[in-house]
Amino acid sequence: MNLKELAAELHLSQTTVSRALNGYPEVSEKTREIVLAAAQRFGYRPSPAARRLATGRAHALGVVFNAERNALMDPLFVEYLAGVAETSAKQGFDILISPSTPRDEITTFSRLARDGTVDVIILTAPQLTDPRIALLSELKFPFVVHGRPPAPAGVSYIDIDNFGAFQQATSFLIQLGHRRITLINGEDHFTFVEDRSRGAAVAFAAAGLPKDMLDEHFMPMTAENAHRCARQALESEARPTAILCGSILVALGVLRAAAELGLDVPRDLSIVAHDDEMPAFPAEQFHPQLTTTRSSIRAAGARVAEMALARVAGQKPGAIAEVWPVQLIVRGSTAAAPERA
Amino acid sequence: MNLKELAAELHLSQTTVSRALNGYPEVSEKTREIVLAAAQRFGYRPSPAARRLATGRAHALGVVFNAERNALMDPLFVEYLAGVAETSAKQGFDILISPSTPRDEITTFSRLARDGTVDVIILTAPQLTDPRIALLSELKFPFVVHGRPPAPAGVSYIDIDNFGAFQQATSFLIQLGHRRITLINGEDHFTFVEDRSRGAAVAFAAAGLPKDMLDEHFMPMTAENAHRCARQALESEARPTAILCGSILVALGVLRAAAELGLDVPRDLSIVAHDDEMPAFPAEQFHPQLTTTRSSIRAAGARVAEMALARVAGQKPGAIAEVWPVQLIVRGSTAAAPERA
DNA sequence: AGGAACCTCCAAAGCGCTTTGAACGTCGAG
DNA sequence: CTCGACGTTCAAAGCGCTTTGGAGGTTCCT
Repeated sequence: MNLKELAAELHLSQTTVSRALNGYPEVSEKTREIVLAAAQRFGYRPSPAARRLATGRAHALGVVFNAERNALMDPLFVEYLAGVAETSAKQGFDILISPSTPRDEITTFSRLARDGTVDVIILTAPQLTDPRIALLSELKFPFVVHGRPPAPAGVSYIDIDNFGAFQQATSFLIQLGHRRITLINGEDHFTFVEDRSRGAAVAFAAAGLPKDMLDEHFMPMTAENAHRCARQALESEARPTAILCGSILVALGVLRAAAELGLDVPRDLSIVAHDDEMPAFPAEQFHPQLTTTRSSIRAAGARVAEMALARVAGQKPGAIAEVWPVQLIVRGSTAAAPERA
Repeated sequence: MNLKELAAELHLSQTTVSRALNGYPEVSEKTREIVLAAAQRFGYRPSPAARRLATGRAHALGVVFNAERNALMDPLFVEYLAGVAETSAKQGFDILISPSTPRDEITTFSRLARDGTVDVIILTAPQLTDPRIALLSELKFPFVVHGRPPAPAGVSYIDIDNFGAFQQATSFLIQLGHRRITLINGEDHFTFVEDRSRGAAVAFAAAGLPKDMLDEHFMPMTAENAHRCARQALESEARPTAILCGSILVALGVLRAAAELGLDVPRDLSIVAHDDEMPAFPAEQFHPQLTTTRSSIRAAGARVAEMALARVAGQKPGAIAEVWPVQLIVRGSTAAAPERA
């Protein structure tokens, strides 16, 4: 059943019926009720395609996701998506997933922006120089960002306090007596990686420790990379007594390296990992249970979707800039530094 | 630039331009080339919304995903999605994600089917009695299934050989001398869970072993559940010498249980897990490296998307029914059964 | 030469909705 | 009693594309 038929059924014009349905004021309460009741009764549902064509709005939000193997984002992404879905579903917005490789990301974005298949784009994992943000800004296409944009002015975004998290975690380790600390961080072009790096550095500075006691490594955060990196560090002369991990996956690799070398966690080696709350891999299910800096990626997804919808509704870009606190949760993978050999 | 303008520019009618662009035969090669060149030059892109309205086809495929916490599907889902995205992107199809909880799944499906926002739906994790399949069949809405449908007749699907995988894995353990084996399986309303169960049972029967030596448990496949279940089994009188795991996540929980109880893997306990190839959690990154039955969920995603597109193109439902072989990969988590105490 | 049988191309009618501009009472003010 | 204002409703014009039913122009056979 379409609008025309419904209108005919009611002996009203399409105009009136459409207005009644969409809550416009130019229609009397009485007719509105009649129309609503009839729509309900006939199970009328407006055609999204027609509405889209007529209004130019897609009623959908776009999420671009990296279709290449990206072990870091992968398990996080679903949880994040679940958050996005949660709120967008409430508003009846569809979610359009656009696969893209880093190489043709820009093409994907401009296609999305021009095609009108989505009303707003959600950007994730901003980089220090991010062509995507530049592009969308220039096209004046609505978007919001999950993560700290390199130039936050005029950009709506939400981020977790990566700086604070790693400052806190590092300070905690220092207080436990750890001096040689290895930080296995992500790739250094991401803003969150830089923030974490700064957090750790500031903690060292605050403790009056020389900067070079912090042994920092940048790499894609896979278990495999982490394993390799951890082995190398743990077999070196100046063996670290603690390792800071950028994610639970990294911790997995580190744990394996420690086990292989016969090191006991936390006696010989302390581990702190950042935990985005992947339900599939809860930090407390590891052995030993992991001390973490915790934040909910799902909640972030939900919030960023809210922002996206607000943006569609006309909210100014840059209206929202939230940084969520991160909690340090001490579990069994950390202990006082071993006596110096 | 829209079709009308492009046509005007070329001094041709919209009809001809449209046909040239869409490869219809009623247009001479010469004009087609001219049109194509001009479209290219002006960067013309047809409006998806208009095309959708005119043709009634959305050029999109729908994937319903469980927005509730579902630790099993979560990390798999992205990898699966990546596969779907891979092939659908090639054909210019959009992917629409519809969140849904198990409770309102049916509503979600009928909405998708009626709205015309997608041309075909991909169904995952079919159950022994699956109302979704019934619904879509009745509505005559195109769909394809990932996993074995309860009633495969007239349904296009692709599945991995869950039966064979677990039969093989179980036989392998039996050959290693294991007699008391625990199988930590998924929830028993899924068809793949039943298949795996049958596989293990058949292996026992083939070896002439009594059925009750197989200690089988059904549960959502989370690390936590697995941990609880494994502890209980390992602390019991008739302690198993081997555990079959439905997923890598399950293995994680089992490993933890073993570590807590001071059991060495594989000396005291052998572990075989099914591995869907989550790049985030490679089986060889565990300690010890896991013996697995391996299949690529990403490849399956790619294939099921292909099927979906073929279905849109008019292929009959039921035209495809593939069951992919699963490979047993022996690594370090399995060994000969310990001497009987 | 006349007509059938193409080959190309076109005008116009949708697809189902929103939205503009106007018409039609009805009512209170002058 | 007339006029302007207001509250309701409507007809019709898009939105940008596809597609039906022809209309011209060629070619080919008889």
